Amino acid sequence: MKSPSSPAGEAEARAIQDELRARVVLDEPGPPPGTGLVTGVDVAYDDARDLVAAAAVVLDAATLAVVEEATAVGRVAFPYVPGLLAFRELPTVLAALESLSADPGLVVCDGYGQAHPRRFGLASHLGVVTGLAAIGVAKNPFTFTYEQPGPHRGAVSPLLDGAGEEVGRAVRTQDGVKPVFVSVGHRVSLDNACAHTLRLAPGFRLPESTRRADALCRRALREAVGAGFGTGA
DNA sequence: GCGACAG
DNA sequence: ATCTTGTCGC
Repeated sequence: MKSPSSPAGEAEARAIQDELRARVVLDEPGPPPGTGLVTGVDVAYDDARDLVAAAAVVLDAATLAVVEEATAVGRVAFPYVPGLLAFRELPTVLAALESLSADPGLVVCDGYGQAHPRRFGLASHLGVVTGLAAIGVAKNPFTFTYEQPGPHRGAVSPLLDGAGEEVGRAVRTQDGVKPVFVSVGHRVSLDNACAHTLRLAPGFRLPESTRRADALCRRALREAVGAGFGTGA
């Protein structure tokens, strides 16, 4: 039982990240934007009942039509700690992904990949554990800095860490709307990650993959609570 | 030492 | 993440 999926504490979780980080692949371009399948994943919480619901929504990358959906419900296994988000979200997300019959293709995560204090955010962790190509699209820049991209859709600017290294990009997906923060997870180049993000967000700030997964996991959580998942044995 | 900090 | 009314606008 090496590299346990549920670490006992924060120190162990960081040690797991440091160990798994060596397996991240950064020299593959990944699937060409607009081809094959793209899968969005997201989770919703009910802290009072200690429940977490995850959703995986598979889209046709060319048309953005929904190909397949899956959900999973479980118990929260780890608290929210900045930098350790994967340990909170991944167990349930993996359960949802495993119940898909389609090959997920490129996985789009709600959070970061390489833009992470130890270069091993949620998207990199998911990619290494599953072997799938993965990217992270986050709504906030976390501790990283960036210059405002141009005002129009498609404008980008580097997302920089404290040493001035580019760990991702701020990508303007809609005219005059706050950018999203894209970083590589596993087996995808940063250029392709940004291109995928733009294609996935033709009409809204966030990628359709993320929007669909967000709506689905919220619904799954409501239904789980309604069915009494938080109650007795 | 304290605060900030993806979701 | 989540708690939450009305309101502005296409």
